[in-house]
Amino acid sequence: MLSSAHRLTDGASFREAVRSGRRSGSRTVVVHLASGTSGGAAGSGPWVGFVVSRAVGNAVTRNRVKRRLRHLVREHLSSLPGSAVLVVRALPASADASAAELRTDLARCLRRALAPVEPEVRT
RNA sequence: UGGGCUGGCCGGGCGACCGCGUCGUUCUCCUCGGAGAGCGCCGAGGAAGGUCCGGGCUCCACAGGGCGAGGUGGUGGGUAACACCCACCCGGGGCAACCCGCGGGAAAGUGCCACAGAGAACAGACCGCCGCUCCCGUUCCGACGGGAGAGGCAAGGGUGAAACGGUGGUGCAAGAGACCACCAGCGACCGGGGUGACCCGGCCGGCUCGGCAAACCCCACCUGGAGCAAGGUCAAGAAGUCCGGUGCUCGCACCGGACGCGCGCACGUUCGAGGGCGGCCCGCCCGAGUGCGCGGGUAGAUCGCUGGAGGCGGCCGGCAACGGUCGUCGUAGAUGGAUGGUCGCCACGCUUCGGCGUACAGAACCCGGCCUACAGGCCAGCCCGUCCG
Repeated sequence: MLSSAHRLTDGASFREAVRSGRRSGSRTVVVHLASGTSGGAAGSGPWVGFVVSRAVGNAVTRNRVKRRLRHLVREHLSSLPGSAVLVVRALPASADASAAELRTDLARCLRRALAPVEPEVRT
């Protein structure tokens, strides 16, 4: 599990990450990654938050999805910059997804969000 | 052994590794405010759900009277309290165990009763039954049949959820509680039983009365307001402090809000503004400041925060709900909100024999209930049958 030190705990940071962060989506989750320039003291992060709406399911389903994501994000903490603010938004399809599916979707989204910005012109 | 009724209980189990939260403990760092690491204990439900009732707790309020508003509704008990529970009564269903019931009043008043039907609440006459008058026909001169008219009747048919008691008789032109007997029902009285709802028996009366009160209404009883974002404490600040947002040169600027200060306007200090007494009125009390400009926005730390109408067992009282007493147990306290991942074995259900799945569903101050959802399973008691003895 993700320890409480890395949890995103205020609504403002959520809004900032979702609005201004880089976005990458999949069938089950959408990832918003911001550099965290206006956050608190840099270096003690990264901070991670989760958004699981009622569209995903009832309280039991939402809790399960959130706990699985919180566990999976832990593997990626070391690859994130210390000032990063990450918000993982769960889509309705995540309710029926297995833990392995969530794992691959999250890894792919994070890899795309972290990739350096380069023109993807292929011929 | 087949079918049924009722009550209670469980709601996956064991284990390994890596993680998460509270608490405890041992260390380490430290700006002495704290921070981190290791180890150990514990870590969602029978409904945690819907938020429909009732309480505890907290703050505010607490002369009284009238009117209104909301709730409850057979009787007696239980309880902190209830709209809950238990026992009983009444009505209905079932061979029975047992189940069902928004169970006060329709003879205080108002209102409504669709469709069908002639008529639906001061009922009514379609078919029909009955005699009388007139006309026509037949005639074995006793009458009979048909038509028309003015009447009588409500027994039979038909409509309906419901048609103003039922059966038998007397009576009559035909009929009718018009009268009589019995029965049902209503009401008064008397006797008996029960704390009571009510029940049993007797006698008399007039002969007969529809339903809806979850339509208004009437009667009896009950009811202060807000809610843990309740509320307490601490920190900071005397014209600012705190919180939030935006921007960048990253500690400043601008914008917005809460509290406080200040400003303007209005009313007012015993000729009383304004406020309180759940709503309105009367009345009473407080009272020197109050209201508007003012649209909304935001949420520091900590306590409250879990030991309570508590669980389990024995004994006693009680038909029971429950109460009393003794012993014993220690079992979540988060605040963007702690339960996840990878596996092994077993149980159960599907299976294309590879496997897949395991219901309903997540505490948020705490209890007692109600209602709703729920795969599968266990236990006990009772009723009706069948077979054997």
